[in-house]
Amino acid sequence: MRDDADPGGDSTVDSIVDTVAGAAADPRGPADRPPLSRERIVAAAIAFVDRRGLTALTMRRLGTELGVEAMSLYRYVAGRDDLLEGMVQQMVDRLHLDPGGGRPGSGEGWQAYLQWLAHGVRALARDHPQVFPLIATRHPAAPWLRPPLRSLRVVEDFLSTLVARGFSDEGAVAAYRAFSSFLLGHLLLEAAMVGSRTAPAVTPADEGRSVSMASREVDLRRYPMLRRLEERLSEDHADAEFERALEDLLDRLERELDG
Amino acid sequence: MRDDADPGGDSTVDSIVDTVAGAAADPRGPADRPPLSRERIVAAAIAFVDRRGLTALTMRRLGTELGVEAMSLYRYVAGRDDLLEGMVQQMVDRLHLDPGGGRPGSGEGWQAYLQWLAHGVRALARDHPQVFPLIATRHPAAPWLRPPLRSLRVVEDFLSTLVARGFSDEGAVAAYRAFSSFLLGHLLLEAAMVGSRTAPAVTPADEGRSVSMASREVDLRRYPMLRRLEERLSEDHADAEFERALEDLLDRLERELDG
DNA sequence: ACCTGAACACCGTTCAAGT
DNA sequence: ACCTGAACACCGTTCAAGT
Repeated sequence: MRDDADPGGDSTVDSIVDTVAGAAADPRGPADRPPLSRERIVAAAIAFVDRRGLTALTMRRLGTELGVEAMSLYRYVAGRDDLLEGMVQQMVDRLHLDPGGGRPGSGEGWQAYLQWLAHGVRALARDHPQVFPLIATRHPAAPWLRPPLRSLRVVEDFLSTLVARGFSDEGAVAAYRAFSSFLLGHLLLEAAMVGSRTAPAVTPADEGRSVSMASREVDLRRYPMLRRLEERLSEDHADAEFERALEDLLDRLERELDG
Repeated sequence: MRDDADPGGDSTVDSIVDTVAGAAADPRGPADRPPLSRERIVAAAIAFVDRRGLTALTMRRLGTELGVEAMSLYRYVAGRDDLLEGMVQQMVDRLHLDPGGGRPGSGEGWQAYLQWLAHGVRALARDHPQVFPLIATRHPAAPWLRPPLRSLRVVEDFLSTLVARGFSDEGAVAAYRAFSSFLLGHLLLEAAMVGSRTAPAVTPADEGRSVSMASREVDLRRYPMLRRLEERLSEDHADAEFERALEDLLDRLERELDG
């Protein structure tokens, strides 16, 4: 359970070197260490979790990552919880930051809009599989605002786009719920699959069954159907499955809109 | 962010009383403190999380809850991580523990079986909304075994039941994926809704906009559609929505089976 | 204005020692 | 056999103090 292959607590040494030799001794120059800011701290936290996982994220480790003592972070974030919240917000904010990224105009239908939005959120989940569960799991600020669209701006956009395209108020809300629950389920599973890179190889060997409690190896002997379908179950058709399930959802919404 | 309204660290006092006055001084008698066991520890952890939330679960607190020092727990669980895994397993194991609970026999179709299973998992999520995210989020032991059916036995049962009812191998695997992603998305949203009991009341008041960074109050002034749909969005039709979405899924699976 | 040292109250975990 | 005391290396967070 040790997740710390860190090259020792030499932040103190770094500080001494900086003090003695001056900033010019840093081969990367001062441009590499712009002044602290909430945005920079949150971005560093996201990058850190991408590399080392959520449980490894610590105020102290993030501090040394930024070349600063952990205490300095408290000028910009109210605490670890606020930091996590900031990460969720910055992730979700990236959704609309590229309106040139193919965002359908008002000439196209709501289906094109939902396709665009779904793929945008999926890109977030795939780029940051270790961060995504945070989006899905933390309580929303507004109790009625369900994940994974944790941004008021995005939800506002979602609802007004659908209403402008012919949905009733009721239909838009129903569509929002169906859409977000669909996305949440799918992307959480995808992220979990990626997260299991450290998985132990399945050993169909026969070293006796003296395993009492440790050794979480998978023993398929008692599960014939799993053994039979193992290969099929491990196939990864995430892309195709996502497209198909998304189309099914859009079809269903369309039927409800017409009917 | 203080979640500790605990009545002080008086476990030491308890120990002294026990030692001085003997076990008979405990008004509840010794039957209240059966010997430690992995099962009992895990059950206590689930109950603890139900009451105080996942972040409050600590080896030390769980120890004092059981009238024991934290170090004693390490005889039965390999560490905090193993404890969490145990909680997931014990939760999932409760699914099949009541076969008299209406489990459809082989006379009934696969639809009845999936209905039964879906409602069983949903009951787990509703009874333990604070624990459920654990089931959904932790990596599965087998990389290809997706949540939320974190039990090999349950997945084996799922697949063999569907194959026995006419599904092809391929169809059963596809149904398993669609079903688990549906359940995961829906139940995680439901659990998150319940988890936001501490939500701040929406204050549509007008105290000036001098809020700079703190004060996570929801300000709907910039989001007209959210304001318009707020009431509708906060309506809770979880039961009806679940039934409807489940039926949609079953219909879809049926179409794929026939087609 | 921005960062840090030192301190506090907690953690998970190990292990020799008690009974 | 089962539990504990004491210790270790970490946490998050506060605050007076440095520059």
